[in-house]
Amino acid sequence: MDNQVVYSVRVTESGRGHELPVLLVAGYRMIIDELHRRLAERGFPDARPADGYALQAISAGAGSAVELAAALAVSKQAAGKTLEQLGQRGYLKRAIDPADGRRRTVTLTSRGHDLLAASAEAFDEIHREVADRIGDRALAGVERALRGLTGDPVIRTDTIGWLGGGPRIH
Amino acid sequence: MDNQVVYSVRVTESGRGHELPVLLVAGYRMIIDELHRRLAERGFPDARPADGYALQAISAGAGSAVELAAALAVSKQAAGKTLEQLGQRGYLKRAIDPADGRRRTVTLTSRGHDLLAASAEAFDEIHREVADRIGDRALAGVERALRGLTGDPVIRTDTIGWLGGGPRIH
DNA sequence: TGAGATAGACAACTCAGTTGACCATATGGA
DNA sequence: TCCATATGGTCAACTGAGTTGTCTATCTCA
Repeated sequence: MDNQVVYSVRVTESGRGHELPVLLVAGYRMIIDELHRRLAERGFPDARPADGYALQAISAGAGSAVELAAALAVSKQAAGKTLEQLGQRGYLKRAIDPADGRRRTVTLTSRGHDLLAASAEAFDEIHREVADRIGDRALAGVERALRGLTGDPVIRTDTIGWLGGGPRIH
Repeated sequence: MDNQVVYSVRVTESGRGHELPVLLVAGYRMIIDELHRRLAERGFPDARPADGYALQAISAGAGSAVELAAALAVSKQAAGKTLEQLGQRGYLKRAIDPADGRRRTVTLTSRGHDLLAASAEAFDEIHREVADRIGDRALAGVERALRGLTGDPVIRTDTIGWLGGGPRIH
């Protein structure tokens, strides 16, 4: 009980409220940096965070520039540029929709699928290592608390537009 | 004990590793969005996340373009542009250093101090509300876990360079 | 006192987004 | 059936925030 009071005083301490967002973003940054370190090792040195969000959205059903734009919350022109880019780099293919001459349908290539699979694998490894480091229960507590704060752990692909895409590879 | 095994299975579940970074960034986003909603209400509708990081660095001792560049991990040219901007918007003043003719010393105006104070206040309010929502102990647990992951809760102002600066006001 | 280091600014570029204008194709109601 | 309108996509021009390269002015120290 005493403990609880101590906690209470600590978390509401004046002038420390700015630390929580810093901790959150530092954790995010650590994980994404580590992800891309591993993707580079596994044959995807050109992958950037924004690529993963776009491929994920496509894999989840975004089948055209307009649909991708909606999924990523960017303009259709920006989505078109992203598709052009990812196409040139071999992650997806575009073809004219036989049922609608305006549309260019998007499908992942096998390299596109491979990148998604490698990402999923690396994310799981990192997650496991985080659990080893801070403890399974602590990690489960973090995830539960953040879900309580931000709602369902749905992948919000539109976040990438807000974030800016992470580190750039020049 | 059984409980612990259940947690362990859950947190290492295959294919769910991507959720942790999504939760972290969603939490960050929520807090920063809320911060700027409140700052806008309190007379700082033009404030952007990058402004706060820069003013914080200046307040913490960065007294020139070169020093700000080091604090934010950007080029001195970029830091110079930021200072120019913040100066035009009334948050800081620059003067030639009497002791070194090359230097232009930077000091916060009272409006600059006011923005920092309003930010600190809003951060503390939001922190208190998060604690009310998910519980003091859960929040303390989140912060402890993230500190264990990312090190000391020092303000890493250089993060803003990596992040891209958050939402833009057009 | 002169060589090199340092602070700052200007110019030109990049990257990833934006808006606006436009074309080609679909679609649905008179 | 045809035409008005909606939709998917692209091109062009712009923006914002960073980058590198170059330059000047000033400082410091051997």
